Amino acid sequence: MPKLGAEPIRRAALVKATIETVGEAGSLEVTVAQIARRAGMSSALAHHYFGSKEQIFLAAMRAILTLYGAEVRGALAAAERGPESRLRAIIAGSFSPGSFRREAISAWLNFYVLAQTNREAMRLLRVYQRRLRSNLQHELRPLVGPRAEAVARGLGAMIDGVYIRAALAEHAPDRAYALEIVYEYLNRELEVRS
Amino acid sequence: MPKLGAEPIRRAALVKATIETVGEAGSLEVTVAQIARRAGMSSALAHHYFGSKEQIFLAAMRAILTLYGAEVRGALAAAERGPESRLRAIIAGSFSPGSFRREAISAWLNFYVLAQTNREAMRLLRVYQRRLRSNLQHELRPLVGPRAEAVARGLGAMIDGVYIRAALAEHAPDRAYALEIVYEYLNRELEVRS
DNA sequence: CTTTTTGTTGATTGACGAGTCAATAAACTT
DNA sequence: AAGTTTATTGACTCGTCAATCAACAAAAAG
Repeated sequence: MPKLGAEPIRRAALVKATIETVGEAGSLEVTVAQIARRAGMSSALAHHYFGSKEQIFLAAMRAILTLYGAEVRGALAAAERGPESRLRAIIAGSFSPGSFRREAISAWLNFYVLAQTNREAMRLLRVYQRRLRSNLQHELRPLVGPRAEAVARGLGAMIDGVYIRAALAEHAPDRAYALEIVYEYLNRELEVRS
Repeated sequence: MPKLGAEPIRRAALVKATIETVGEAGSLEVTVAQIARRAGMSSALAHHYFGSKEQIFLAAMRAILTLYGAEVRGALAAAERGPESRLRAIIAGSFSPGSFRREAISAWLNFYVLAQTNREAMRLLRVYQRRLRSNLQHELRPLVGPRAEAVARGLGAMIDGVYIRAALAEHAPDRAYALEIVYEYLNRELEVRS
């Protein structure tokens, strides 16, 4: 049965299965066997490729953050020029359907928890936070000048807050609703240039 | 050795120890034995009083939410009259030192995760969310009229976001800094009554 | 075609942890 | 004083799960 060049395929399948399994379970307390089964292989093979459960989780987390980064970059590329459009693109990109969906959100929340115990998870999360903040600040400066830093912090916190609430909502995550909340804040901040 | 009337004391000690243990570990993956040891008793006794680990967690969660509610109520009682003062009191109360401290924040985050799997945890969290939102809305209505609902949502999300970020910060939670972020938003919203 | 490399798994190990239980002891009741 | 209730724990059971390993299979290299 061994098809050659299986490694990257298997790894990807495991990462995908990890996000799905963690997302569905709403918890990191899932077994390697569960993940492996969902990915269509034995748990031994999962260990063979990743070495440990911890590494599987970290790979899944990297995938989520990479996807998130790609979506923001994509939205930014498609945005009209001008800081306000770009700003709104960053925010809209943060709620792209790829990232802002049940399993991914739940996985996200769980990886936040993982970061409390795991150095590498913490590092990854901080990279994401720093990048988001610097992106926001860069576009905000021409719009709100010295308040850029404060507003960027506020937007960052709010995005996280909207995510966490989506994880807990009974209904499916609602992109339009999420954007409404964040834009409400942004609109007020931009109004001040009276 | 048995002192009579030990039950409430033991229960309280276990609840306290649970918050501390979960907060320190940054995870729900703590053993009943760890909690019980910290509370100065055997794990068998913890099971005797609570029946299961799940019940211990739920009791701890109730304690956190009760404390939170008490602090908001306290801040509200001490506030000057007038909706804006009361509004600021609710927010400041949300970051009272009792609730806004390392272990409690970390425990809070972990209970969010628990709510994804556990009905009762979910229920408790929703009660808190609804109460907060209704409190905020009530004070907001005279200030921003029809926007009250949207602003209340925004503030709620932001408070959660600030909490989650505090859980991840390297330094100790900074009450003043947290308030600054939330007030920044509130100030803009209140400015609009031009 | 035989040796090496790559892919794959069933079975096993070893640790750990939730929950139970029987036993002990000190209080309260009658 | 005998019986009952409350407090308390050490020892044990039973299940679960991460990680390992030996073995098998197929492709690639020589």
